Formats: sequence, structure tokens, C-alpha cells
Amino acid sequence: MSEGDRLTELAKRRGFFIQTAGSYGGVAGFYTYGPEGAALKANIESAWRDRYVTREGNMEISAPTIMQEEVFEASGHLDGFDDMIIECPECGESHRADHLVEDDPDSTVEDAEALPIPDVEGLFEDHDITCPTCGWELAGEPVEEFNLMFETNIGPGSSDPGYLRPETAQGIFVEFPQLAEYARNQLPFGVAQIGRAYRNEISPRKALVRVREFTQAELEHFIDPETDEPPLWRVEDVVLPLYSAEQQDADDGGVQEITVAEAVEEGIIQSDWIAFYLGISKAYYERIGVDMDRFRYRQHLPGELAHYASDCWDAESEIDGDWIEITGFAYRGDYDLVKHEQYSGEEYSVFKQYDEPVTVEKPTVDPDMGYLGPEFGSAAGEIVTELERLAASDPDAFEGDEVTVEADGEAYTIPVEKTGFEIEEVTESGEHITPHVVEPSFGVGRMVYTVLAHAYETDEVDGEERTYLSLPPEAAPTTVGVFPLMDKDGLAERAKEVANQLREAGLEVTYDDSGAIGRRYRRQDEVGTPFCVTIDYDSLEEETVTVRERDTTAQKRLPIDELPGTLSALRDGDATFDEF
RNA sequence: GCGCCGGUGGUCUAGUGGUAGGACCUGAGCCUUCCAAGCUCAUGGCCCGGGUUCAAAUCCCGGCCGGCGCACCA
Repeated sequence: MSEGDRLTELAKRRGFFIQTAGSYGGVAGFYTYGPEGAALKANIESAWRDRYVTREGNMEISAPTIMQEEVFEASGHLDGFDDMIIECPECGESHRADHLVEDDPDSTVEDAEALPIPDVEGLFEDHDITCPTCGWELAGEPVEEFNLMFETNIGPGSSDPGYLRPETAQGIFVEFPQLAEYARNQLPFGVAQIGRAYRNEISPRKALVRVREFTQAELEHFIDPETDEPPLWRVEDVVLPLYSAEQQDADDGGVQEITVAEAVEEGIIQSDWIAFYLGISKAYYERIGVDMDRFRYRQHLPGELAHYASDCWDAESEIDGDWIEITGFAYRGDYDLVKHEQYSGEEYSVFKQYDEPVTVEKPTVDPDMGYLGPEFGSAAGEIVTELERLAASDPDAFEGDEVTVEADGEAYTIPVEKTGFEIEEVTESGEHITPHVVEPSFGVGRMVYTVLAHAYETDEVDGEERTYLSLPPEAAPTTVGVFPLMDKDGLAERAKEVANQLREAGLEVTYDDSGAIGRRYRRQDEVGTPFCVTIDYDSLEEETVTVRERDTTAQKRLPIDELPGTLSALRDGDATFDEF
């Protein structure tokens, strides 16, 4: 039985994740987190928030999952999704129909993607385009649209299309002008979002790994590319397992264990910002329970880079021998903000003040409209525009008595004195710049899946095989199980009191008084509860209990009144079980 | 989307053209002074639709779902 099969079985039996609406036969690519899974996911998210929002001083927002078409035109997703696919009936290979048409030597078509499908199909017939894999004639084969975004309609009718976001990032980018305002227009600043995203995947696979609705945790860090440097000193000694593009190409290539400082120095990681995030993220993965022996950072190969990214690294975890992308670290440059500025007409930049105001000589014009109007009639407006342009590009042209500009294809000569030409001294205190974006983008479901797979352990206790999830106490759905040794003699009553006391202290508690004590321990082991408290006869007299640790099954005796503090410290990583 | 394989209680599984057993789990009770012990009882199942047949969970077709491979993955 593979690791994935084992995990799916446990997940269903114990309530981590199940196929959605299984009673109705289910639909591929949709999963519901059960009670244990939802708690685990929430803990992983809150650890993420603690790491990337709270501790880094970033903002968090929550945007809608549906936005109008223009947003995705700007982001490039709409084009990216409207791929035209043609499938070869001979070899079964699928190809981008628009690319085949453009690549055909007889064809003059440059942007086949913009053509209607029947036209593209026609081109296949006109030019006898063949399958690049096997050479089969593709004429007559249907060209089909490929759409990975879920489409919907906003309001009644179909005139106002909307799309479910394929990534949470765009919800941040579109609000940049306001967000910059909230950051007091000071770079750098980071905006995070944890939320659902949707992709109509052709072939959902491997439980939570490739699904159609999933949770992303994304951080968009807006920086001044000229001056902002990450605090690399914080992570310079962190050792990263790097699988560079070069190593992937090499025959005997493999993961190199090198420090952040070395990786930057040797140019393996091009962006200091990416290096910084790889550094701080390693500690995050360790914290939530990713096994560092089954983890690596893999650099994208040149051909693999997204349209917006210059350098990109993925965090990958190993399950069943496969490497699964759990995070993408991308340097997106100014791609997104520039596009949204173009499409929205709003300004997606910040004003950057110079250290010292700069005084420049700026040629300006202030034309005498009382002269230009009557003289040139309807051409006057265009002439003014041309004069302004000329003043900026070639102020020397105004040195004579007359200046000549071309407007609407005709040359006009104007006396310089009527142009109001002047060299003004202008003091500029700064300039508008478009920030660059550094984006760590985490797949929450894939991290949940990884953490479960990596936590899955079996051992032997008193000759019996035991299954347990070695989850970090912080991530575990339940922190402590509370049991009476027997369900009699007042033990259960005392145990319920203790359970309530611990709940009051903010701990996640499960109470269980059924069957034998060993069975209850096993139950908690399987859902990864790190500690179990048992109330026995001595508890009634001495006010002490046994605390049992999941991974070792070791037990210690502690006073009841110390439990809330001790267990909280164990959960938060401020203490270890051995210390008591 | 294509190909191969599969689908029996919550889980794992046995099974035959005559409508199904087991184990574990779960619940009730007994027992039990720290690691899935034992006893009694109980709940719960043939993925969906069509066809063949006197009769289909079983054979055939289609669908859905899952696994693997291919393709796709902005």
C-alpha cells in the first residue's frame, strides 16, 4: 500500500479529508476537510499568518473570489486560458492549434489566438498542417477551446462575465493604489492573503495535490528594485537544500546543501529577495512538520518560467517518491502593476522622494491662443500638442524667430514669441516608480497533505503495531486528550473538571471515557494528539495526574494545577516534555 | 481528454447468475487500577443507470468516482 493510499484511508476514517458529496457520487477535484483536517489546516494557516504577516509586519487582506473579466484580461489569465487545442487522431497527442498555425511556413498568421475557431480550423485545411509528432494530416479535426478558469455571470443575463480567481494574488494587485495609501506610500511593504482559488483542472489527481478548489496563502511584497534590500543577515547561515537548474541539467546533479549567503554569493539564487524568503520559509516548513529530509528547493528551468517571472524557485516535498510543489517563490518584477495600470487607467505607482530635491531646467510652452485660434482654426489644438512635444524633445528649435511643427500631416510655422516658450526652473522632489513584486505563494492543501504524509509513523508498543501522526504540537488538531482511568468511583467527574479547566486555559481538548485506556491512547495517536492526561485514583488524593507523550508513550506525573501552563508551553514550543 | 486497472457496511476484505459473510471500528452492557485484552448484544453494505435473464451485487453497455501512464499545469 502506497503512502498516499494509507493516508487517504486514514484521512477518511479519522476525518481529515473526504471527497465532497460522496453520497452523490462525488466530483473529481473537490475535497471537504473533516473535523480533524479543518483544525489542522487552520493551525497551518495561523502559523503562516504568524510567520508572514505578524512577525514580518505585513498587512493581510481578504478579497472576493469572483472578479470581472477586465481584471483577468489585464493579468494575462484570460489569454492564457483561451488556448486552442487540437488533438491528433493518429498518435493522440494534443497540440496548441494556434501555435501550429503560426509556425506553418506557408502561413502569414501571427496572432492565431485572436481568430475565431472556425477560421483556425480552416487554416489547417488550407495549409495541410500536419501533426508535429507523427506527421498525420490534421485537416478536419476539431479545434477546441481550453479554459482553466471557471466562468460565471455577474447579475442576470450573460452580458457581464465574471471569473473565479485562479490565484489570490490578483485580488491584492488590483487594490494596489489603496494599499499603497494604507502603507503611507512607503516601500517596501507586504500584503498577504489566505483564501480559496479555483482552476478547472483537466485531470485532478492525488487527493489534495491537484484539486479544482484550493486554498492559497500568498504574500505580495512590493519593493523598490533600486534601493530596497532584504535583511539577508537574518538568514545568511540558514542551510538550504537547493536543486538548481544547473544541477537538474547535469547527469549526476543533485541537491546541494549550502547556506543562503553562499547561494547568493555564487549566484545560484539570483534575487536576494528570493534568497531571503527561501531562508525564512525553511523554518516555517519545519515548524508545521514538513520532514526536512524529504524537502528541497527546486529552481525553475528556463523554459518553465511563467510569463511574468525572471527567477523562480519551488519548495517541494517528497511523497511516494514524487516531488510535489508546495510553494512557488517568484520574482514577478513590475509585470502585474504595469498591466493593471494600463488596463484600469489608474496609477499603480508610488511617489519616491529624492534625498535632495532636484532643480532642473524644463522647457515649457504657453501658446497665445488669441493668435493661434484665429490663425490656424481647427488645427490649433493639435499644434499646441506638437509644440509641447517639441519643447520637451528639442528646445533648441525655439532659438530662432520662428518654429515649425507638423500637425495632421501639414507643416505650420509659428512665431516663437506667440508660443510662450520659456525655460523654467522646476524643482522636483521625487519621481513615480512602479514597485517590483516578490511573491511567495503557498498551497495550503498541499502542505496539509505533506504534513500528514510526513507525520505518519508506525512502531511497536508491547508487541502491537501502532499508527500515530507525529504532528508538531502547534499543528495538531487536538493538543490534549483527557481520560479517567476508569469510568467509576468519581474518576470521570474529576476528569471532566480537568478537561474543562484546560479548555478554559485555551487548549484544544478531547475528553474520552470509553473502553480501555490503551484504546483511547491509540485513538488520539492516530489523529496526532501530542499529549494525554489520565486521572487515576492517586489523582483524587494527591491532585496529580499522568501526562503521556504521543511519540515515546512515556509518562510523567504532574500536579493538576500546573497542567494549563505546562501544556500551553509544550504546545507553543516553549518547553519540551523531557524537561518535566 | 485518451489508454489500462479497479469500485461489496465507517475501514479492510470473502464471495457465487437464485439479493451477502468475516475482521476491525462504532454504540449499549459486563469486566478492567495506564497502552487497540475478554464476554454478550446491537447498528451498518453490493457506485449509478440501462440491457440480457424467470432471476443480476455477479454477465454486457454507458456513466460517475478512484489509481496508474500519456497529455495539460498561465
